[in-house]
Parts: sequence; C-alpha cells; structure tokens
Amino acid sequence: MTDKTETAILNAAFATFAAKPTATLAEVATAAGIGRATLHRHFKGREDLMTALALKAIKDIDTAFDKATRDAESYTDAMRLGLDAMVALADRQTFLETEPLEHVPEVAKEYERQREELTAAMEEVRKEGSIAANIPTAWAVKTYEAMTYTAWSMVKDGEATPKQASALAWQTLSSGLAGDT
Amino acid sequence: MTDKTETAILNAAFATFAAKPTATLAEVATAAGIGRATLHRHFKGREDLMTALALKAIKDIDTAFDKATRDAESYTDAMRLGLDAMVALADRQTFLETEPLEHVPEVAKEYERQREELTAAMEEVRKEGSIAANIPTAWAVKTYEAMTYTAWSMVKDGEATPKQASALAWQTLSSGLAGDT
DNA sequence: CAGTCATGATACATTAATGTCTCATTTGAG
DNA sequence: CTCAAATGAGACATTAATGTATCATGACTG
Repeated sequence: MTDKTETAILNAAFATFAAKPTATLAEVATAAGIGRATLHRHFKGREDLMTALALKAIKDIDTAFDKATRDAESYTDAMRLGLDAMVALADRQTFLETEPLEHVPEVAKEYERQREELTAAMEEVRKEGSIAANIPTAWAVKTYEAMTYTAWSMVKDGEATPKQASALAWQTLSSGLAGDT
Repeated sequence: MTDKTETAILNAAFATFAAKPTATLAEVATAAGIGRATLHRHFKGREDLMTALALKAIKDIDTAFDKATRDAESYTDAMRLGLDAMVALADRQTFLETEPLEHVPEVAKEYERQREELTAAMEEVRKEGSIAANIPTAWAVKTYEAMTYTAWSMVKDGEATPKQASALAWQTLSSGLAGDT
C-alpha cells in the first residue's frame, strides 16, 4: 500500500547514506531518480526522512528475519537462516548505527524493542549450547551484527557472493562463539 | 613536536565524528574546548581537517600496532597483541570507514598501503596454520577489523573493560577463523 | 476525450554552516 | 616584568543546504 515513489526514495536513501552519511537531500533525490521538490512533497524535511528511514529499517529487518526463520528447527538454526536475510539489509543496519536518533521517541522505542528481542533469542541459543560459558550474551549479539556487516562488506567489495559471504559469516560466528580453539 | 592544540582538536574530532558523522566544526571546537576561530587558524577548513584526521588515523594505527607487536613471537601472536592496541583506536578506524576520502590522493595511497600490509601479515598468519583453508584472507582481515570495532563497542556501552573486550575479540577471532566447530 | 494529479524544473526565501576579520585578553618565553 | 604569540569572543561575508512556491507537462482515470 505504501507509495511506490516513497519506497524508491527510501531505498535510494539507504544506499546513499550508507556510502556517505553527510549526503545532501539533493544527492538522495538524484539517486532516487526524482526531483528534489518531489522528495520534499513526500517528506517534510531531512529530519522527517531520517525518522521514516529508521522506522523502515527496523521494520524491514524484523520482517526479513521473521520470514527467514519461520521454519527454523532451533534458535541456533534461526540465527543461521536469519543471517542470510540480514546480509542483504546491512545498509539498514548501518544506517541505524550511524545516525543518532535517540531523540526521536518512537524510533528509540522500536529500536530498543528489537534489540531486546534479539538478545532474548540469543539467550535461547545459549541454552541450546551453542555459546561458550564465558561469552556474555551482549558480546554474542554484537558479534552477530558485526558478521552481517562484514559479509555485506565482502559482497560490496566484490570479494564474495552473498551466499559465500553469509556462509563465511556463519562459520566464523558459530565456531567463534562456541569458543573451543 | 606536533602542536598541542592541534592534537587536542584532532582527538576531540575523532570522538565527535565517531558519535555523529554530520557534526559541525562548531561542535568539534566545543568538544575540543576551544573557540571556533582557533580551529580555523589550525585547519583551513572542513576538508583540511578531514584530511589531517585521516592521515593521523592511519599513522596512529600504524604506530600503535608496531609498538604492540614489537616482540611478538609469531604473526599470530602479533595479531593478538595488536588487537589490544587497536581497541583503543577504534574511533580512528571508524572514521576511516565512515568518511569517503578516496578523492584525496595522499590519503588513498596511505590507506591502501596500510591495508596491503595488514593483508600481508594475515597471509603469514595463514602460513602459521591459524586460518582454515576455506577462509579467504580478505575475510580474515575484515573480521579482524570487525572484532576491534565490536570490542570497542562493548567498552563504549559499559558492558566490558577494554581488557575483557579484547580477550573476547581474540577468542572469537582465533576460534572463528580456525573454523573447527 | 476531459480533468485531475503527481511530477520536474525552476525560481526564490530562509536558514545553517563555513570562512574571514578584528580586538581585547591571556599565556608563556625570555 | 615585558613582549610576542596565541586565543576567545564576536561581528561579518559567503556559501551550501534546506524549505517553499509556481507553472508547464505528461500520465492516468473516469
């Protein structure tokens, strides 16, 4: 139902800001293949766009993760499946990390919720015995995010296909958190 | 020999831009505890400051890494020792990743050189048998950088001391790249 | 086909950031 | 202490980015 033009703007904005956080609205408009005035018709201003991006980023990640893990056999398996889906959305994740948006209550709330859900899922992974005892759950979560970013970076640099990259990420993550060297 | 004020500016700038890539020069000046005019006396403009930051970031990382690994027993050991040192400099690493500076030849050249050195060192680590055969060196390098960032993030969020964080990073990295789950 | 609607292009106004300058004050070296 | 250099504060000019308004055009709908 969401406007087609708005979707195009948001997608272009993710790509643009991922490459250059200081990009102007004019650059975003050009990247989206539209006029600057049109961008303003859809989003009141920069702050407005940023908020919409943050909310969409969170929602996209939620949706993709849920879909990918729908028929996982375990939490550990869900993490593996989710990783695949997340790699394609690393620009969203990067945006959320890069742009300071704590001052927008709605964004802060959703961000916090998502973070808690991921942490809870990681606790379940721990119960399944996939994480060494000395590794804090917070570390496992951060490492998970870092691996999705790293996989995306490999793909972006043309050093691997998405499939190869997420396989490497999973290998590194699972054996890295299991911890038996 | 480098000016004390300039050092203060650069350090404040790293912290400021790490937290908010779109920060203004006024914000940097305030963070450095100096007037905006003084900042302009030391750096012609934004571009000038960015270039100086990039060069300092590269140099700081080189210096810290060299110092930390001076008496390593092996390349693998050097990576472990280097990790400790790098965690404290993650703001520099973040800056280099965040700010697009390919268009400044001198920066691009130094950045490339450092990257090649790190890759070469990682190749040696591989020869020492610390990296699984199916893992590309490029992946190992990126993961190394990701782990320093992750460790820094843990410290920043107050979830670990620098020592704990770099220990976790090394555990994850070494067993993750060894790859035997 | 007629009418409406979103758009691109453009001009324009406003605001924020940057860059320059001056001057009184402070700092530090000799 | 004295002098020179550096600084902070502020005024000011310039530029870049943002936001608003208008208008002609092309697309889609009824």
